[in-house]
Amino acid sequence: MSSESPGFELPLRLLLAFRVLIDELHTELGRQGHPDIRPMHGFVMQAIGPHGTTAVELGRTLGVTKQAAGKTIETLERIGYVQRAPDPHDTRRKVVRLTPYGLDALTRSARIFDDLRANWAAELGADRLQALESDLRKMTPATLWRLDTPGWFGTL
Amino acid sequence: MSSESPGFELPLRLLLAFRVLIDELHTELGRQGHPDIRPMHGFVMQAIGPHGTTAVELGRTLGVTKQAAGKTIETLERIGYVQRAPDPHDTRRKVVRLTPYGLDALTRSARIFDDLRANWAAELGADRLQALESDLRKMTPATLWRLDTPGWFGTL
DNA sequence: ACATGATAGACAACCTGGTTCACTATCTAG
DNA sequence: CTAGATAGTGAACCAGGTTGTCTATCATGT
Repeated sequence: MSSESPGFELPLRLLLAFRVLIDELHTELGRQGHPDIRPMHGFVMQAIGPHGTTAVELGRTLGVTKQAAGKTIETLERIGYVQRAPDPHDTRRKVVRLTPYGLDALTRSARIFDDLRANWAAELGADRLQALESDLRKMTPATLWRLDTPGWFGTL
Repeated sequence: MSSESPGFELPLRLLLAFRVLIDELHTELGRQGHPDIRPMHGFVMQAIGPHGTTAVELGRTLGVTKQAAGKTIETLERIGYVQRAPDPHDTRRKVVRLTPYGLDALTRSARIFDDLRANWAAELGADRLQALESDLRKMTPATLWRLDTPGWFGTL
């Protein structure tokens, strides 16, 4: 069975490929004025989105507890990527929004990811890359967002 | 640019695919008498290998400090997957070796990974899967082991 | 109008896996 | 046989996650 490649190579390559992309992203982000951002942060900011969220909502979309989401928001606030403001319609809620600096990081990330994808397309051929993406889509849940991801490798 | 798919989908799918495989592995491992093993553990045991290592060596191959490696070894020892024995040739060293239980986990993991890969082959077609693996190999470092991985997502 | 229940946020205590700094014991070379 | 490198360990700390508890504020049903 699998004389070609031992089964454990596949997951390892997937992880490695992810790492490579994320590392390149953050190297480039560092060059573009965002040296302190960490992988999770981009992740979380992506999940916050342009409209803003709350800790509870963010926790839900990220698949972590509201407390964990709250902590992450705190650090993100501390380094200037998000801001919290009370919701006038519901004084319990505090709406978390990206600051211009955070938005900048996000748009740069999007740009860089597009560039990285273009590099892959150049290296592999556009057709092969599309096949790869299509195959991955077939083997992964549609959700894309609810991946319970930040820190899952550590805790599970 | 990338009207097809936003650049950030690729890394996300890679991570998700990794997660799917690892989750399936551990569900199955749980069924086969290894309910307490966690993703890192299989990882680390794979890195320990059949000959055994030491904390320092393990740290090097894993890309973490010797102290971190030492802690992981401790937990692995506590749950019965590895054992430490003094090295007669160098009394400073303590050689870490897999126990039969640990070895069992490792061989079962290999088997399960092969099965999972076979599922992918059945789903995608053997040729597509080989293309995918080959493409990933092309885009990732050859090393395969020195991926600095356990916990990198949390800390970086 | 108001009591009851659900929800948002925050705090505390704890766990894991990682880090740095510091220290001891042992090996290895000059 | 001393000086320097190396193996292991311990302590203090950090990030991110968890559970459990508490308060404040909605939202609803009688």
